[in-house]
Amino acid sequence: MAKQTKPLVTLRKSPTQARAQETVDTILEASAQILQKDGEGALTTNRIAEHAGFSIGTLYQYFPNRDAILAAMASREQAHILGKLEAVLARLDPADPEPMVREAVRALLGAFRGRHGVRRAVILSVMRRLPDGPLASAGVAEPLLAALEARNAGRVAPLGEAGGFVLLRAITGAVRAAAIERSPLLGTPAFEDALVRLVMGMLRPTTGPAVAAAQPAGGA
Amino acid sequence: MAKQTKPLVTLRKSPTQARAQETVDTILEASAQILQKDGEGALTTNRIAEHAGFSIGTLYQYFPNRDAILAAMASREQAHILGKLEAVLARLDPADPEPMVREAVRALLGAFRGRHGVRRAVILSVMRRLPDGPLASAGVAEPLLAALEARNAGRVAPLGEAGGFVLLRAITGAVRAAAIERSPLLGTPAFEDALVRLVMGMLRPTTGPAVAAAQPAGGA
DNA sequence: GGAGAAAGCCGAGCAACGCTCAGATATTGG
DNA sequence: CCAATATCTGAGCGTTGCTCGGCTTTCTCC
Repeated sequence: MAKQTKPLVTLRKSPTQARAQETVDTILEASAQILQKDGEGALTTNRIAEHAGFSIGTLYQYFPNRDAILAAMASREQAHILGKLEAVLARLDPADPEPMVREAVRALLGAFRGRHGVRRAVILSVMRRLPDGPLASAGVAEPLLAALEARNAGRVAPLGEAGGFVLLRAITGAVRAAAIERSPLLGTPAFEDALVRLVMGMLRPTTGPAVAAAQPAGGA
Repeated sequence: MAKQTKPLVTLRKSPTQARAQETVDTILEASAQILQKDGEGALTTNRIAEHAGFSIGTLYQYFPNRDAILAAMASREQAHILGKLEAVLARLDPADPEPMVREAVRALLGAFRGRHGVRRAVILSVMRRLPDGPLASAGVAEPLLAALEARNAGRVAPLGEAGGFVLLRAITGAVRAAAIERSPLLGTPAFEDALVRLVMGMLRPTTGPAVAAAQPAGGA
């Protein structure tokens, strides 16, 4: 019964030679092209393999199942977004909330340009597998919120667990909805303004019943 | 080649006899039970038919494909939610925003109780088919927002197209996320408060560049 | 009540899918 | 050149979504 090093689980090999890494990239790119051109219904494993120029067996050497391909695409996209967000946030002062929020929103939106047909499917695939997606973005957003709160005590009302959850899901919900619905608003400044307003509105301290006499002039 | 009244499209029949209506209900209920017990992966058409006690052919007399079953469940759920929302909103005064918002939020949340395993799959199925889901809720929410704005000029900042879009998707995004992630927050008062705060914060008029000077830093 | 029409139900079986596995082919190091 | 390792191949298995010809139940009207 002496088990070998890779006996039962049949783990998918990770590409060691450069050639193999290229194969993986080719498969992911072929998937993206099929998604962009013919939608998720056309994304069959045989079609991916054919379009990538490999046999179906090759595909299954790197991906354990069809969903793993979408998961890999999602993972790459998320890493890209998180990188952008972190870069932007590192060089901004949390003591001045609005520009920081605006830059974060802008970075988030920047990652949603182009390849809409692909993103739609990728977003939906992320939502199918619970523990990834939302929590991954929480990894950047929660420290950000904490920093904002800590450095703005008094000017910013603490959110608490529920507030943070809602704020984070609200933003991603709005942006994802725009992407999934292919809304023409996605690229517009008005959309960015609205997102900033959403965040700032929730951060601003609540002043009891109403703010009646604040400023008659709104945003126009 | 004289065509009959129903020649090519093979539309699925709608149940005319009471027996058929029961069949449809039984199929939907069987689907819900399978979803709740074993998740979406187990929801195969043959299994649904078997669990409902009908043959697979019967199922396909009323539903053109597997997705239509989920769509029907979604449609029922949405109609239920919209009904509750309309009932609540009809008897409240738009000139007093916060209670109105709170009641709307509470009605929305009330519809998300129980049967979480079912709701998860139903929500995801709605998001797969663009033109329904989001726009259906817009049908209630947009009049509501318009009424709020019209009766509160000055106290409430106009949202505009982008603002309305973002606010609506933000709320549904937050609630759906809680459902999809099976967050324990879903039933709590803190969650309701956070949602109200999200909406009220966005309705409150923005005071130009920064809020810093609006309140002379009450505490801390 | 009975006969014909209409509505509803059945389930073997087909095309297409995701995926496996035994072996062919390429690459590397000596 | 050869052996060892990494990579690739594709026929084919089990399952799925779904169709279609025919059977059973219910309605309708005399």
